[in-house]
This record gives sequence, C-alpha cells and structure tokens, in this order.
Amino acid sequence: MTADSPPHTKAAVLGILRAADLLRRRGAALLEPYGLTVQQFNVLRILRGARPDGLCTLTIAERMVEQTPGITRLIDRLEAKQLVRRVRSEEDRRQVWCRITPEGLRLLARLDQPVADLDRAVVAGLARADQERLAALLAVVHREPA
Amino acid sequence: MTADSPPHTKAAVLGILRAADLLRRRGAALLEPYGLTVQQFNVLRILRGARPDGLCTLTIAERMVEQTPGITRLIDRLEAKQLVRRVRSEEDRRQVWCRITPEGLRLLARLDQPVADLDRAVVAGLARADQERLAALLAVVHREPA
DNA sequence: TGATAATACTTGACATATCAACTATTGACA
DNA sequence: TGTCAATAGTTGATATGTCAAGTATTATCA
Repeated sequence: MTADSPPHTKAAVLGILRAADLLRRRGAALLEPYGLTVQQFNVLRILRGARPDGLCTLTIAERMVEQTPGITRLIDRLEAKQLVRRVRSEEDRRQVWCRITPEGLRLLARLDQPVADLDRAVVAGLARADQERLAALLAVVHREPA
Repeated sequence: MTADSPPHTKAAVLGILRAADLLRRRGAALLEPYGLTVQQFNVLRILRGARPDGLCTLTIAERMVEQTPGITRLIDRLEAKQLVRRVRSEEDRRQVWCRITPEGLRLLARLDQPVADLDRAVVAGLARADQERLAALLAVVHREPA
C-alpha cells in the first residue's frame, strides 16, 4: 500500500462528506424555525413509524441515521417539548418505552412536505436512474467494511 | 409536489448521510489516539497544502470539507498543541496568518498512511470505475442547488 | 478628510456531543 | 437459590459546536 489513496478514492470519500454536510446544513436550517435538530427530527420519524407501541430507548438509537451515544438526553429534550412520552416497561423494568405524542405527530405532519421538497431539491440534478445508481453505490459503502 | 419524496430519492439521501456517518466515525476513531478531531486534522492538511505562506483564518474556513463556524477556537486548540502558529498580518492587521509547525507536519506524516488505508477500506467494495461514478454523481449533488 | 460601511476575526453564552462511570434489573448457571 | 455477568439506561465531567454580539482595522465615498 502506498502512502496516498488514488484520486478516484479521494474524490469519492470527499464527495460523500461534502454532500452529507450540505444535506445536514440544509436540514438544520429547515428544522431550526420549528425548534428541532436533525437528530430530534429523526427520532420523531422513527417513533411515528413505530406506532402505536413505540420503541425502547436503545432500539431508537440503533435505528438512527447517525450513531448517537447521547440518545437519553436527546429524548429528554423531546420529552421536555411534549413531543415524546416515556414510560418504564413493566415486563422488563430496565427498559423505557418511548412514544410520539399527538403534538409530535402534528409537528411532523407540518414538516413532511418541506422535508420531502428538500430531499428532492438536493438530488434534483440527478435523473431518477442516477439517483438509484447513487443509492446502490452508497449501499455498498455502508455495508460496514471490516 | 406530493408530500413524500420517491423511494429512490429517499434512498440516495439516506445513503449519503449513512455513508458519511460511517466515514466520520471511522476517521474519528483513527485520529483519537493522536489527540485530533476530524476537523482539526482537516485544518492541518489544508495548512500543509498551503506552505510555506500559510493561510488566513477565514480562508481555512472556506476550504474545510464541513462548514465550520467555530474556526477560531478550532485553531486555538491546534495552536495550544503547538501544531499551528498564528501571526497577525502586517499588511492587513485584521487578518491572522496561520501556518503549520514542523511538529504539525510530523504528526501528519505519521497519519498519512493510516488515513489513506481507511479511505481505501471504506470504498473497497467498489471497483475503480464505480468509485469514479460515485464521485461524479456526488459532484452533481454538492454543486449547491438553489 | 471624516463618517459610514464592510471585513476579519474574537468572545461570551449557551446547546449539544462524548466518554467513562454508575444504578437498576434481568439472565445464566453452578 | 445465590452469585456473577450482561443488559438498559442514566448521570457527571468535559470537550466541542453554534449563534449573536463585540472589537479592531480597512475600504468607500460624500
């Protein structure tokens, strides 16, 4: 192995990082007026998809797009805003079940359209087939290499 | 516009975010034993490329892979570790010129190989031509869409 | 030339992230 | 059944990120 990765490797890696930064910044800007961070929004979406039962804390952490060690306090903030409710499980008292509140659902409903528009806008330069190719190539990348 | 983006759009967007998170976590893990964050490492690389003159603070910020409002304190930390030196410009006393120190260069030299190996490992599942395709598709994405 | 605006940071206040203990509870097994 | 390990989450200390406001300096232009 030489001490430098080849140009196409560098370009791919840099491209991933830059594109993600763009997405995150736009997402943060969109959510900021609603008092949500990108991660908080992702938790809410996960919990909307997990109705009506909800999920326990660490399962939410597993499903996050970005690995999130601070999941407890992240959900603390959502609970403080009344967007999530937590109840300690009776079957296994170590677990805490989290559910999205009606207020959380209403907030998400308001966000669906602008978030979808943002997603579309960011990859608008790519035709559908190219978006599919991109997704397929990235899927290979995050199949956690050894 | 419907209230939901199509599956290929979602897959592309999610793929970007997940792949970037993987890269960032691996990078952070690699750099941690050396006492550097990913962003600090990026500043050092930018300054290595800007020898011998160095760069003023905001120019470094512009060249960062990720947009970084806290550039001043980021460089504060590098200066505290003696990896960067700062001097106020004489031509324009508002500007501060930053240069990498020999110690900073030595640290980078130790990191070049493992970082290159990491980059290669992360996209190892893709043949060269696919890495090029991936880079080309991502380049379209971060051509800052309106 | 003097007032105003623009630039290049810097700083303070605050939010969030990260790591390493720590507690409570459950499972596994001698 | 009692002990030890594993699980699920919480908490404290600390580092880092973010935004808005502040300072110093330079450019613009009446």
